[in-house]
Order: sequence, then C-alpha cells, then structure tokens
Amino acid sequence: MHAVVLRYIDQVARFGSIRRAAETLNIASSAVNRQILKLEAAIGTPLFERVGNGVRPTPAGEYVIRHARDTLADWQRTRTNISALSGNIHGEVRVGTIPSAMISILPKALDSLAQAHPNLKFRVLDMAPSDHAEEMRAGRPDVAVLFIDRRYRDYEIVAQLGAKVGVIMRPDHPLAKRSQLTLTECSSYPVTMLDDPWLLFESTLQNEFIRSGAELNTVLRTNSMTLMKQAISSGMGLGFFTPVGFLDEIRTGQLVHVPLTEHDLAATDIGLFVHRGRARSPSVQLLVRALSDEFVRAASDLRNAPTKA
Amino acid sequence: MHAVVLRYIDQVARFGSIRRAAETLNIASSAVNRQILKLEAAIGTPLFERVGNGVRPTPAGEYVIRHARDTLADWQRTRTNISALSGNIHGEVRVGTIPSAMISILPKALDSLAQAHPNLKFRVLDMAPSDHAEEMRAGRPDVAVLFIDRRYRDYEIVAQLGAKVGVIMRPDHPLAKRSQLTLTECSSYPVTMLDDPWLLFESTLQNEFIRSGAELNTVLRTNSMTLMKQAISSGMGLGFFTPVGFLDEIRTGQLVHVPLTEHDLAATDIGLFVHRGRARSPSVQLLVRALSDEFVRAASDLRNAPTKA
DNA sequence: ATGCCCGATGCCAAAATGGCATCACCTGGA
DNA sequence: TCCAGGTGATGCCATTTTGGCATCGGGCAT
Repeated sequence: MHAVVLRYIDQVARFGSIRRAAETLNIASSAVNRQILKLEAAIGTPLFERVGNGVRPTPAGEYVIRHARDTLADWQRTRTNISALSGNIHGEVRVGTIPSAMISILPKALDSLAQAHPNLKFRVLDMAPSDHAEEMRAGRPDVAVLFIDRRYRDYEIVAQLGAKVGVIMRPDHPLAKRSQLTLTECSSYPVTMLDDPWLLFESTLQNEFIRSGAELNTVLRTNSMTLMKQAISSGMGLGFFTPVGFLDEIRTGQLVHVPLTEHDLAATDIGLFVHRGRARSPSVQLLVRALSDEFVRAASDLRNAPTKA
Repeated sequence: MHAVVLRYIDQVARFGSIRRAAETLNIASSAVNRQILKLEAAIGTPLFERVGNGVRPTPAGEYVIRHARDTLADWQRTRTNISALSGNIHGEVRVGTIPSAMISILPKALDSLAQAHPNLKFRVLDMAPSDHAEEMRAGRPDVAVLFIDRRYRDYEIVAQLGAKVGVIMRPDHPLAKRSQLTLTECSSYPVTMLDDPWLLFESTLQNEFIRSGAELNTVLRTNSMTLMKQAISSGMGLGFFTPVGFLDEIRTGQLVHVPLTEHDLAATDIGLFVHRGRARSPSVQLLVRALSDEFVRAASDLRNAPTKA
C-alpha cells in the first residue's frame, strides 16, 4: 500500500543512522539513502542534517517523520478495522494508565475481553507521568486511565470516578475510625511509600505531597505494589493511595480508606480517556465498554463500602 | 512521497469507474486496474465490487478510501507546514460558515489576511446545513463559523458570540422600539424571507420557524442577501436574522435588531470552530486569530448598539 | 596519525509500473 | 432479441524505479 520510504525515514529517524536503519530493515544502506535523497529532492528541503556520525532530523524532517508515522499507524488501524468487518476482532490497543488502575480495574476488564476475543492484544504502558503526558499529547494511547486533565484535547473522557487520595490502613489501626485525616496527623505513625511517589499524582500535586512526606516516618519504601499491599495488610504502616487500587480489600473490610483533607490531593478524579479519532474502532470500543463497566462497578463499591462510616 | 495507488483509489472511488479515473489521471486504465488488483491481493479482500457499469466500494474499500484521502490531505498539510518554516505562509484553508458570517465577519478577516499573506488561499464552503454537518463530521473544514453544536467533537470552539435570532427592520418601523417580539406579533406586518430559510438555523429550529413562518405575510422571498438588505432598508418588510450579518447597519442606526422571544430561536449562539488536529498549522492559526478579532469586535458592536434600548 | 564508521555514488541486475491491444462481460436501447 | 457501447481483466512489451555491491571521501575517536 504505502511507499517504502515511509518505513525508511521512520527507522532512520529512530536510529539516527541510515546504515543501522538499513540493517534492521534487511536492505542495502544505499537503497535507504537514495530514497531519502530522492524525497529531499522532491520536497526541495533537506530532511536530515548530516552530522559526522549519522543523521539528525531538520525541522522539516520532523514534520515528515511525524506524517510518516501517523500514516503508518493509521494504516495499521485501517487494516484492523477491515479485519474486524469479518468478525475477527484483533489488533493491538494501547493503554496508558496509573498504577492504581492496574491493580483491579484494568486486569478485570482485560480478563473479560481476553476470553471472548483471543486475537485482541493489549499494550499497557507503565511509565512516569511526564512520559504519560508526553504520550497523551502525542496521541499515542488509544485508551487511558489517568487523573483527569482537561488539557488532553485529543481525548474524550467517557467515564470518571471520584477517587480522592487518602490513607490506606488496617481496620484496627488507631486512625481507622476517622472520617478524614491530614498528612500531619499521620506523621506520628509509620507509613509506607511507593518508591516513585510521583507515579501517583499529577505534577502540581507532587510537590506538596513530597514536601509533607519528608516529615513522615517512612518505615517502608518500595516500588513493588505487591509488597506494599502485604505490608499494609500486616499492619506495617499507612499507605497513601486512591481507593481504586484497593477495591476488593475495602469491600471485604480487610483494609480501610480514609480521605485526606489536603484540598489539592482530595480534588483528584480518575477519568477514562478515549482517543477521539479512534473511539469507533471495534477493538477500542470493546475495551472502553469493559472499562466503563469496571468504572461503574468501582463507583458502586466505593459507595457501598464508603471510605469510613 | 506516497504510492500512486493512493491517488488511484481516491479517483476511482470518486468516479465509480476505473477507466474514467484513469482518464482524469492521464494514465492507462490497465495501470490503475492493476494497482487496485495488487492492493486487493495484498489486503486479501476486494475493495471494490464490480458492477456492470463500473465499480462500487465494499465496506473494506470505504475504510481504505478514507485512509487514502486522510493520508493525502495530511501530506498536503505537512507540505504546507514545511513551507511555512521558511516564512512562506501559503496553502489553502477550508472554511465552513453560515451566511450571516459571510457578510461582515468573514470578509473582514479574510481581507486583513490577504494583504499580509498573498500566498494564502481560502476555500469558503457555502452550502446546505445538512452538508455542513456532514462536512464537520467528516472533519473536512479547518475552520468553521457555525451555530454552536457540541457534537462536532473533532472541533474546538475558540470563540463564541451571543447572536440571538431576531427581527431586522428600519428604525422607523412600528415595532422598532420594542425590546422583544414574538413571531405572531410580526404576522401583521410584511416580512421578507431568505428563500432557503434552513440556511440560517439548525435543523431542530427549522421546523418551528417554518411552521410559524407559514402564517407570516411574506412580501419578498429571495436568495439574494444583497437584495434582502436593500429591501429591508427601504422599508419593504421585516427580516429574520441574527444581528451578526447587520453589524455595520445596526451600529450606524440604519437598521434595528429586536430579538425574538421564541426560546429555541433565541438560544442560538455562533461559535468559531477549529479542527483540533490542525489548530497549530500556521495558516490556520492566522485565520483563527483574525476571526477571533472579528468576533471580539462584533461582540463589542453588539454591546454598544444593543438590539434595542 | 590511524582505523572506523558514516553517507554518497557509479554500475548493474531485478522488480515494478505503465502502455497497448485484446478479451469477456454486462447493460441499455433499438 | 440482438447489437452497440461501455466496463474491468489480462498478456506482452518498453520504461521506470528500486535494490545490491563495491567504492569513494570525510568526519570522529582512540
């Protein structure tokens, strides 16, 4: 369908080297080189700046590279859509999400889909929020579960969940009966912290949390969510999370969630984002529907087993 | 840059005939035919259904055709953006608009741009509102001035203007001193009507207006806005419009605008729509900025010379 | 200074594309 | 009913495009 030069410039840009791009493309470097030279001649502007040890895109090149990648990605989606016409839902859905959603909401949704559609693939992006923001701005994820940010204009929020950040603890903890808490009230008790606390909050919220966090008695610091859960369950300390990651434990009374009063933290909601242009793709629709269901279930869980009576 | 087959299938779909497409492409029909056959073989699905007197796209074909057109259009925009890097703002901006905006807002904005950027081209689409909706849904216009409709999710509303539909008349008309009017109050006086009244209103509003309009004493019915203006100015009858098309006349006191009380009609606002994905294109930005300025100016005009004291 | 890796280029083979003539088929009108 | 004029498909050939290989000249790091 598409001219080879699209793949060529994509790879060349990725490696910053014509020869290495040619290598991964299983093709002679001269062929790749010539395609680029021809394209530059056709456009009338250099697309890559020749530096000693390779090439680097010019501003014009950036445009062309983006166009090439957009085109190839759109072609991939087109193929997927065509294949879906004959009932074969396959292809890959890219999902960006916060860790909380990876614990319960996302796995349940994926599980319910995986059974019915064995050919459906998912790519879940677990990364730093700054990269999330970058991905969202670039429009790469098809679906995302993130703290609500209206600046992602290419995405529509199709569901949301009031998920105040709060304190997770055992029901027999001294603070478990409170209806709300401040960070300073927690400072007299041992707490556990995700080793990458910025994973949980938007950049504006990080600062306050980290600032207050510095005064906290952090008895455990880990990047393992599993260990974290075990530690909190065994009474090792408090945890700071939205209730979303602990729906099951809260419902069964195993753990308790008490919201924090700090306004900036409490104001955060989790949203289900769908890329506007791809919302009609069958595979995306399936996932969105499954996630919506989980959002509804989570909301009802939070209502029935409120953060504290 | 792009494989010829993109242009081929575009034209074939446009004409519903391989031979005629080949003709307009100045190429042998066999070449076009073969490209399509090859593509179908590569995808594994027929893209066109062969009917006796030509071809018709299959559902899979519709997807591919749309992809091809999107790709070519995006490539065009990419070329434009690259050219803009060297300070040469050119290219074509597609604008969809209601007639009212064509009278004052749009011409002024275009005029101010045409002087500074002689290479900038505009394509203004004047058509039935159903086609407008279709165009907007297909995401073809880059910029649009339309009655606000939140369903156009690919577009962002960057400016709006409270523009209640009302009655336009000479200041010495018996109704000119009123602060508001109903359609029935107008029925005792001669009125003028645009021959295509649906051009002015969203489909949901059309019905009421036309229904009431049937009882009006329509002394003049024309599709010429110029004649319309002359007729109202010479006292031939009332006109039903937003004030937007009559800003100059209202400001100078030549004409008067009295809003209608009918709720559905009065609730309409005019919005400046920009396609989300193309808002950053220099040419689009220029036009949006110029139109925004005109929106502001129009809003101030409406405030200073209110529809009636 | 000397390898080493880079992109550019000349030469040739291979592949893709296009043009022409022709075939088989469908459709609409005598 | 049949014929005329249209359609897409296909075989054959010329042209164009693309790719592979060897090689050149030039930066860059050791």
